[in-house]
Amino acid sequence: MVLQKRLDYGFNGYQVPYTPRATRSARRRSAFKKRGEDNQMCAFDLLATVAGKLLLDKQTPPTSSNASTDENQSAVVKYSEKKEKQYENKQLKVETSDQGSSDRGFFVSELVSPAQDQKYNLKESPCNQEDAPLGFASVITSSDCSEGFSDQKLVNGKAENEMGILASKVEVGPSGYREYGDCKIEVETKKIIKDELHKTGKVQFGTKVDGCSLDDPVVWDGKPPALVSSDSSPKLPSCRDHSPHSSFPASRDYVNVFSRDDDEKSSGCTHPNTTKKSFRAAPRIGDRRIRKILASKYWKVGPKLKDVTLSNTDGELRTVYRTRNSCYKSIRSERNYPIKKRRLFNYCSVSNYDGGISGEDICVSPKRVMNGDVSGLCSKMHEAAGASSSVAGPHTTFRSRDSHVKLRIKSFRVPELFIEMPETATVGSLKRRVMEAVNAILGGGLRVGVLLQGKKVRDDNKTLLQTGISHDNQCDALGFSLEPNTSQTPPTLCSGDYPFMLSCDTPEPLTRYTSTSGIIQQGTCDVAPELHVTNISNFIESDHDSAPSPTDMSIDNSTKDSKALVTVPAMSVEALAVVPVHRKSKRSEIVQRRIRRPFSVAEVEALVQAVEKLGTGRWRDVKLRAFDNAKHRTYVDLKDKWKTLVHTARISPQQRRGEPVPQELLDRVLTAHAYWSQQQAKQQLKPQPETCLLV
DNA sequence: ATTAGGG
DNA sequence: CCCTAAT
Repeated sequence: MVLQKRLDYGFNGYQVPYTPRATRSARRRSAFKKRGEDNQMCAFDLLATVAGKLLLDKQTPPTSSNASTDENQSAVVKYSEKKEKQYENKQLKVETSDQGSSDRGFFVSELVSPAQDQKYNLKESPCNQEDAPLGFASVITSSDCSEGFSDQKLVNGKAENEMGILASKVEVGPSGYREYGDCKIEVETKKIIKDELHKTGKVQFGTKVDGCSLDDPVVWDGKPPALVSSDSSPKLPSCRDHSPHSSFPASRDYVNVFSRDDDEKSSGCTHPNTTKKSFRAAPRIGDRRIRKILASKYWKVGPKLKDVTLSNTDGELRTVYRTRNSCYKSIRSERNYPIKKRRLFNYCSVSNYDGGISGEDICVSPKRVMNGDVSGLCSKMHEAAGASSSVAGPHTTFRSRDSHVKLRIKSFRVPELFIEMPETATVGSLKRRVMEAVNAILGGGLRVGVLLQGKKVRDDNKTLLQTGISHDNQCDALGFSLEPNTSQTPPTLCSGDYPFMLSCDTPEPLTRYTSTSGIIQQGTCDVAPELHVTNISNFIESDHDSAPSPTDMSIDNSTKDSKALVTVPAMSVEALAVVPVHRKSKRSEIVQRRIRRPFSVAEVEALVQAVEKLGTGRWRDVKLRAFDNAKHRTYVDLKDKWKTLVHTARISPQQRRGEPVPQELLDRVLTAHAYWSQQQAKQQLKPQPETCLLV
């Protein structure tokens, strides 16, 4: 009996006492609190749900619709051609900047490719959306914009944006529409950012020349991020040959599995001040994480939507961000959320549940962007200078018969990113980099700003009617912007604002980087509010009431706005990934789950060998002995792996998953496990009689 | 910091 | 791989 039990519980027979612990659910709850803050995802979600181009649809037929003027188009094209030359640079750059707008951060992209827009309008929106203002705005803004939009290109009159654009259609249904009673959310976790690595060394995001096809649903290139981004941290030890053959001498003596360590901890390129505890690695999305992220996203987005958009105008237009719960339902049914996670959802969302008291619903239904819709995404120009730019698109407003305003946000545009990567970087790594940057930005906590005629509408209590949003003549004047969530923002349950920070990810061997590294170094920092994702650390310190934790990267607050830029000497050549850093606020820490890194057969072999020699229960020694160079393998990992190995060895081969472990190894696992279990059993039994004797 | 174990 | 309890 005893022995059996011990065997069941593994290698350490002596682990007997049971200690009271928190209930599982309690643990989960706490875990959720911690992880729920998965900023990056949240950001992404934000995009998926809210972000978008805002379109105000008219219910009545369009009174007038004008195709964009050819002049504007040609002008745009010219301009873009000009701009294109700036990309001769061999380094790949994607830049984030807010162009010195008064409103930092994120702007709604309204600039729509005329042609496509037209199409779109004909098809879906009664209101023509491409009118003079659009083209005009694009041209103007671009020329005004001193910098940062260089990554935009217009071809054939169509906007081509090299910047990633996350597009989603958001429909805000008129309240009172019964058919919207149930909030329906169809969210597609797709990668909308499509990037292409051009021969010229240019990075192109989002679109093809012609179609602006964003329909690439691929999120990752299929390879496990970790594997792809095998790292080359500067201080990487010399690369030895670690083929199984050479690594595991028949003698089974000391074996040290070398493993490239691309883990966060090893990154030598992080800011000096950072410690491994201050933040985790660049966002990597693992199977499980996605779920979590998704989980965290909705309760985060919801509140924001509610707060920023239409809520509390007046009784009539009151937004009922109803049915967060029902939203969850549909989401989770889609995602197959574990039950536990669902509970967590509710846990976090309760506070904002309105129950539909007002009897009005708003339907937010992000949809996958199809080709036809993409036009909206391919914003042609960079919305120039800030606030006004965010208004860009031609919007149509209308008053429905029941005095409701129907809004449709077609897409939001992601601010520019600046990413520098070596030519030798893989496309996959580039994709990840961009994804990380986008996620980080969005995860930083956003709020929505409303602009009317280029002016920010600050009074949240004004009704749409009072503001003029509901008037027909305002169709082209309404804009939305995504802004950093500052402390002034009304507190929402889950909204967060985290400064951004950079961590490094080293997808390519270091040697390759050296030559091309460091194009951008110090000096760029205090110039413009740009987020350079390179070797420069950058912060957006948006919350003044909470000081950054000591471990956070330095924050330069000198800058006029709340956004500060800090340069850090390049420590590694690779571009840095943007990673939101958690503030030390009530929201505890946001810890990111480590990437899953399946053990290779070689590692298993090394582990088995070490355990054979050392026994179970000495994981630190095992680690030192066989995995000393594998920084990402902690002794806990090794212990866990052994646990699973034992389990694997016991189950039928058909039940095993993942890379098959040679049966021979599994046999050794069982043998070693049995042996050491027995040893420990003996050790436990021995003292027993002794004490008895003594007593 | 380690170890054991549950999730 | 995470988290926690207990050393």
